[in-house]
Amino acid sequence: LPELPEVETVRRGLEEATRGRAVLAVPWLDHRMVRGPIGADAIRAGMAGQTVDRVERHGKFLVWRFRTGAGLLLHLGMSGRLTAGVQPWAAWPPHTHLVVAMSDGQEVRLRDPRRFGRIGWVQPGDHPWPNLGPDALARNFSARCFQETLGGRQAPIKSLLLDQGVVAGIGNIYADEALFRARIHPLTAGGRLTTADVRRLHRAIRQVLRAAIEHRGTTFRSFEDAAGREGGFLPWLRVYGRTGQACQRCGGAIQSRMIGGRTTHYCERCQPAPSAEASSR
DNA sequence: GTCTTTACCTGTATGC
DNA sequence: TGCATACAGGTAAAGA
Repeated sequence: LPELPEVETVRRGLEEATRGRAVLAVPWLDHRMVRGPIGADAIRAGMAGQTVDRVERHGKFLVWRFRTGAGLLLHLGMSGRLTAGVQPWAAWPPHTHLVVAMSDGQEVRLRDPRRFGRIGWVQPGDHPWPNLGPDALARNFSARCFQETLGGRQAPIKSLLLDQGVVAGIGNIYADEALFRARIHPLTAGGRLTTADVRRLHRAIRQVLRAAIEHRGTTFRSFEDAAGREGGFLPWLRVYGRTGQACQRCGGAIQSRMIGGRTTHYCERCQPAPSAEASSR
C-alpha cells in the first residue's frame, strides 16, 4: 500500500537509477492507465530521447522529470510496483503496464495488478497536483497551517488525514499510526482538536513518516522499492493490522472499526473517545 | 462548501 | 478440492 514513505523510497531508487540517463524507447504503455488529455501514443513519442533530470514527489504522486521540463506523472495506486534495473528475464511479468528502455540497458517497469495507479504527461511549467494540500513532510506544512485547515471541520480526524486536499501523502496505515502516537481518538472532529492536540499530531505525522522512510517503507502485502526489495517498517507498526493484539503501551486490546469507509485501528485506552462535554463545546 | 458513499479493480483469505 | 463470497484501499465523482 504505497503511501508517502513508500513513494519516497521509490522516488529515491528511480532517481538514483535513471538520473542523467536517456530514454531509448517506450516498448509498452497500457492506455488504460493513462489519465489526462495526452494519450498513450503521444506519451511514448514524447518520452523517446528525453534525458532524466530528477524525480519529484508530492504526497503520493511522482513526476519523472526530464531536462526539457516535461515529465511523466506516476501514481502507484494500491498495488503499483515501479522497478528499475537490468532485468534478466525476457518476458514482462503479468500486469506490467509500462516498460521504459533506457540507453544504458536498464528497464523501468510499472506493474499494477489492480490498476488503481495512473500515468499522465506533464508539460513544462505545468503544476501537476492542483488539488493537493501541502506535502506532509514539506517545510510549508506547519502545525499552524494544519490547525487553520482543520478549523471548523466536523469530519473525524481520521477522514481528514486521508483527505489529500488537507495534507498530501498520508494513507490508512500512517493515519492510524500517527493518531496512536499522538494519543488522539480517530473519531474526534478535526475542528475540536486543541492547539496542543494539533501540535502533537503534526509532530507524530512527521516522526512516523520519517521513521518509515528510514526503513524504506512498510511492506504489508505487495510493496517493493525500485530495486525490488521489501520495506522494513512492518515490525514498527503499533496499531495497523494488529486488531486484538495487546497495545504495546498499555496492554489493552487494539480495536478496529470502520470510519469513513476505512478500517481504522486504535487503542481505546491510549486514545480516549472524545467526551460528550468536548463534543458539545 | 462539507461530508459520506460508491465505483473502479483483482489477489488473497475465508466459508461452505 | 473447488467454488463463491468478502475484503483490502487511493482517488474521483456522485449524492446528501
